[in-house]
Amino acid sequence: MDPLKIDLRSWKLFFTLYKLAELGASSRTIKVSTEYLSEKIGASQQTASRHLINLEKMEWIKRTITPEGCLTKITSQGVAELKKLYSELRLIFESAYPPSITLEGVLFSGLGEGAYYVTKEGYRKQFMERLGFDPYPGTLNIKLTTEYDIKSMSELEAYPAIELEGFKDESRTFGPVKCYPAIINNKAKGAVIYALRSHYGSSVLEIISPTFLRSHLKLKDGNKVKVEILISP
Amino acid sequence: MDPLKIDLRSWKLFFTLYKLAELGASSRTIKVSTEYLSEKIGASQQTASRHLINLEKMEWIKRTITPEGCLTKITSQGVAELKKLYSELRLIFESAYPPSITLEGVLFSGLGEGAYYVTKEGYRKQFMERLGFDPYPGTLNIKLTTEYDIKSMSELEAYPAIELEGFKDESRTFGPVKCYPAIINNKAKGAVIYALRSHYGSSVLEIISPTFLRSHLKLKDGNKVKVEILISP
DNA sequence: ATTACTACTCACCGAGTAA
DNA sequence: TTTACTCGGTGAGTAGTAA
Repeated sequence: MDPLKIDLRSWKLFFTLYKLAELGASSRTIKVSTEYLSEKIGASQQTASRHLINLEKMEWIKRTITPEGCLTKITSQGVAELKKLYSELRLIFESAYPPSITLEGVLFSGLGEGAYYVTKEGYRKQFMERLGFDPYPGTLNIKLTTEYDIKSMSELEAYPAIELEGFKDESRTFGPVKCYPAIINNKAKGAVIYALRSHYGSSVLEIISPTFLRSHLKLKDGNKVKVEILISP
Repeated sequence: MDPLKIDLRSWKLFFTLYKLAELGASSRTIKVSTEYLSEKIGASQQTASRHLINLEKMEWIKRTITPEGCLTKITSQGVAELKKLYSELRLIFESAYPPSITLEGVLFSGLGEGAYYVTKEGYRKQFMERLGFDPYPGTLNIKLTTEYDIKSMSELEAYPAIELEGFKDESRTFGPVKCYPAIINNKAKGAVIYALRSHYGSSVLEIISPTFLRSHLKLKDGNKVKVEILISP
């Protein structure tokens, strides 16, 4: 059992952990019999017992068995797991924006202009500071095809972005750029950049990344690419 | 499948609902393929499909199937379910106090004084106003036996209570009283009352209720009684 | 590409019961 | 009373596949 990842398998256990928290076990040591717990989780005494055993194995609870029940307290690790769920829900409900939006489109070759802009020191420095990576000199161009994707992309404008300042060099001015951290094909980290005056219409995603994504993800023109855009909280 | 109660059975489905919310389906209609969702929930495409079908049956989501995936939105009912979990977690984490404390003790016969106090109009009126019920003229006395229960009860003092004012009648003064809503033996609604100057030590719970609990719960002296004390938020 | 059916497997739950 | 074992049935997940 992987103690680090909550998935469908451990999720049932997680429910029991949550119910223990409801009984106060996140802040105090509580006495709970397996029979009593079984009523709280809507299962049998045996299931409650097994859940406690497994929760202990995962180090989500600490337990002392007495003849009157188990003195039980959720460990800091267990509390952290619950807090993770709590913060995620807070993000969902307290923020007006969804935590992420996934778009899909088809890879195509741009005019190579992306590389020119990305390597400009004025932008590059900001990418490193604000996104935490040094972009590969080039961009991935994704053409959105369905109505849904285009509509979603246009909604994106209203969501808070990481904004890079424009600057001047000896020859010309460069405008401000908005970007959103993104995950490409569920694997690679990167960012969607959104030039305020783009030469593409609003149906193209331009993506930068610390690596050369075409080789890293084995992508070719015409491939479908999935982009999960993360909205900042 | 009971759409109103989340227990171990529907909890797995609930996990999928939660993941859909993470993808933004609580505020917008999102396009999600069963394959994509399956990655998010850590299960197979078939499982994702079945979960969507069941979520739809429970009216937690509304869905339109297209050849590119499902246009999916969480219904207000589904959002309400998620919010319930969220508020509960907020209570657990944002309040310094546990939502409830469960104590256990043994029923014994008091001196009948409880009845005298409870029926005093000065208290009775406040019980009705602040607790929402007219107390049966009599109290249930529970003697706490284990160290854990006595310790927990003493901690109770620090938690916020419903406070009833003292008053005077023609012959004497009656002191202020603290009380906590409580559930007795997982069934009956009532309240623990906690006279600031009690003639019992701190190892006795005095309980009032709208009904005659001894007959309602078929209790006799010496029976074990479980009292879940609810801490106000 | 999708969704979702039918099998089949297995993990999980609960009954019985020991300690 | 407790906790938690064994064991047997079944509900839930996956593979294969149709539409």
